Amino acid sequence: MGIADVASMAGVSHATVSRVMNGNTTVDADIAARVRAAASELKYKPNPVGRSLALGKTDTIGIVVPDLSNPTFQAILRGLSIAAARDGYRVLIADSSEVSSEEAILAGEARRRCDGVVLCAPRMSDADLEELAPTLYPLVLINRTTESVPTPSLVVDYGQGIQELAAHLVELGHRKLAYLTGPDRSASNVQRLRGLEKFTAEFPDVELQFIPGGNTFDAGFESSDAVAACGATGILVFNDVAAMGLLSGLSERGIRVPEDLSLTGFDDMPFARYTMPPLTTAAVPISDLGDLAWRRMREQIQTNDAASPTNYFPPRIELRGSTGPVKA
Amino acid sequence: MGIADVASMAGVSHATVSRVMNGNTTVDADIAARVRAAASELKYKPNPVGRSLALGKTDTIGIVVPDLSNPTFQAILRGLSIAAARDGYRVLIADSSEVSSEEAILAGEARRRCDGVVLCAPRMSDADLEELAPTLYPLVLINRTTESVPTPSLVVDYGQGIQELAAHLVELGHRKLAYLTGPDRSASNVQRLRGLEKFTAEFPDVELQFIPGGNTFDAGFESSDAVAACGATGILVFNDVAAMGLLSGLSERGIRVPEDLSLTGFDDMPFARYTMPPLTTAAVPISDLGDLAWRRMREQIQTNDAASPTNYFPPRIELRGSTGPVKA
DNA sequence: CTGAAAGCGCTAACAT
DNA sequence: ATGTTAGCGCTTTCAG
Repeated sequence: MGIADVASMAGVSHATVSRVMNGNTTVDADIAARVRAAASELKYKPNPVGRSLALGKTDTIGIVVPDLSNPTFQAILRGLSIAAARDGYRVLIADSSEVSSEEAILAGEARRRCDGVVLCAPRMSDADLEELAPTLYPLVLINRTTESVPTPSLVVDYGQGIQELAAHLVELGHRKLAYLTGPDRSASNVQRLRGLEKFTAEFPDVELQFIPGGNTFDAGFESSDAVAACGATGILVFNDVAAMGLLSGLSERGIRVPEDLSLTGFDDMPFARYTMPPLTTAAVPISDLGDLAWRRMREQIQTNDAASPTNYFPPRIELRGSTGPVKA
Repeated sequence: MGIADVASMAGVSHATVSRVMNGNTTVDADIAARVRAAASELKYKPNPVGRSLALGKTDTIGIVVPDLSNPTFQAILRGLSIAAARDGYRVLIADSSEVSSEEAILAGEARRRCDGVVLCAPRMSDADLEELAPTLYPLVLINRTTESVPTPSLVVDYGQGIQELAAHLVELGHRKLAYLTGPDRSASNVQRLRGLEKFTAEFPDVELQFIPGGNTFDAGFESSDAVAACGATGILVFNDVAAMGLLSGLSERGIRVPEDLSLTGFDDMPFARYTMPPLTTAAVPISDLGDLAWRRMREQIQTNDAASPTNYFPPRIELRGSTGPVKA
C-alpha cells in the first residue's frame, strides 16, 4: 500500500500519483479521477517519512520544556499545539525533567527531527544558550533572550509584575515585605529580583527581605515557619503553586490571610482564584504565549528570516482576597 | 553535512560511516577512529528522517488526547513522555479539542508518523473505535476497550470508585444522594453510571437522583442552584474540577460543606487536597497509567504481539474534609 | 500531459 | 573488513 500500488492499480506512474495527491492541476481530469479512485480504494495515504525526506521538512515542531507537570508549560504546550495544528503542523515534546544539561541535547535532537524548536530552558546558562541558539534555527525562545544571534523571544515581564504586586502591598499600608524566592538558577526568579531592586530604589523606606523558597507546593509549605517568623506583613511569593503551599502551611499554624499576613502569588493559575482566600496574583497570558510562539515560528519557516523583536508580556495584576490592609 | 561529507573527509564510504555511527564492531579500529574524528569535527549527527525511512521506524509514538487542558491527560502525557524517553522514544501530541470526529483522523495521521499510538478517545462511539483500532496497531487504549481486536487497554475502574464514594456517604448517614453527571457521551461517565446502578441495587433504601453537570469548573459552579434545591445531602460530582466549581458556587450561596452538604470529587487532582475544605475524592494513579501505557506499547513494538490483557486500575478513596456526617 | 530517472540521507545485503 | 549497490517512499526535474 505504497504509492506504487496506487500507480499500478490506476495504470499510471508513481509520478502521476504524486502529482494528483499534491493537487497538481496539470494532470488530466480523467486520469486524476482514476488515481483518486484507486487511492481511496486502497485507502492510500502518503507516507509522511518518505515525504519528509524528499521535501526536507517534517511539518513538525519540537518544544523543549523543563517540566511537563508545571502548569505554565502545560499551557504553553497546549496553546502551541492548537495553533500549530491549525496550520497542519504537529508538536513533538521533549521534557528535560529540570535537568539543565539535558536541555541542549534534547533541543538539538528535536531540531533534527523537526522544522523548528520552541525552547523553554529557564535553567540553562546564558553562555550555553548563546552557543546553542544558532544551531537551532528556526528557534523561538520563551522567557529568555540572546545577544549574539537575533532570535524571536517571548518573555513575560516578571520584574514589572512583581514590582506592581509590591507596590500594591505598599498601598495597603505594608512597610515590611518579604520575597519568598524561586529556584536559584531560574531566569524568571532573577527577573523578579531585578524588579524588586527597582522597587526598593523607588520605595527606600520599605523594608524588603528575602527568604529562600522554591517553585513547588511543598517548598511553599515548608517555608511557613520562616515566613511566620520574619516579621514581614506582606509576602511576595515566587509563584502561585508555592503561594498555595504557603497558604496551606500558614493556615495549619493558625495564621490568618489576609488578616495577619498578606500574600501574593504569580502566574494566575486556573485554581488561583479558588483558593481560600483567593490569591492576589499577576496573570500571565500563557495560552497567548503558546499561540504567539507558533506565529513567530511560522514567520521564520515561511520567510526564512529570524528578524523578529522580543515580545514582552506585561502581567495583569489580579487583586483578590489574599491581600488586605496591614494590621493596625 | 550529511553522511557523505563525513565519508569523504575520513576517506571511506558512506557504508563505513554508517557502520561506525551504529556501533558495528566489525570496523577496523583505526578507521573507526578516523570516522569518529571526522564526524565530531563536522558535528555530524545522522539525519533521523533518512534513518527512519531506511529502518521503517521513527522512534516516536503518538498520543491522541481530547483536551490538553485536562489534568488527567496532562498527567498521562507526562508519564508517557518520561517513560518513553528512557527508552529513547519521543512523543508526538495530537489534541482533538474534544471534537470526536477529529479523533479518528488524528489517530490515523499520528500512526503514519509514529511507531504506535496511545489513544484517549472518551467520546468516540464504540463502533468507530472497533473499526479504527485494527488500523492503528500497535495501539494502547486508555479508558476504552475493544471487542473484535485484542488491544492492550488501561482502564480506570470509575464504576468501582464511585460506588465506594457513595458507600462512604451512606456510612456517614446520608440517605439522599445526587450524582452531578459528566458529559453525556463520556465513556467514563457511563462507567460511573453503571457503578451507581450497582450501588442502588445494593442499597435500595438510599435515594439517588441525577443532576446534569459537566466536566468543567463552570459546569460545577452553574449547577449550584440545582444541587442546593434537590434535597440531597450527599453529592457525588463527576470529577474534581467540577466539584471545585460546585464548592465555589455553594460557598457563594452560603451553603456550608460539609456541614450542610457533603461533596465528593473524582481524580484526586494535585489541588484537590488544598481546596477549602479539602476534597474527598477517588485517586486515580494517572502517572502510573502513562508509564504503563509506554510499557504496553514497548511490548507490542518489541514482540510484535498485541495479546495483552486489559489492566484495571482501582481508584483509592481519599477521605478528606468535604464529606461529613449528615445533618441531624 | 505523462513517464523515466535522479535524489532526499540513511541502512543493509551482497560482493570483494 | 570495506566498498558497491539497492532500496526505504516520496517529489521533482527533465525528456518527450
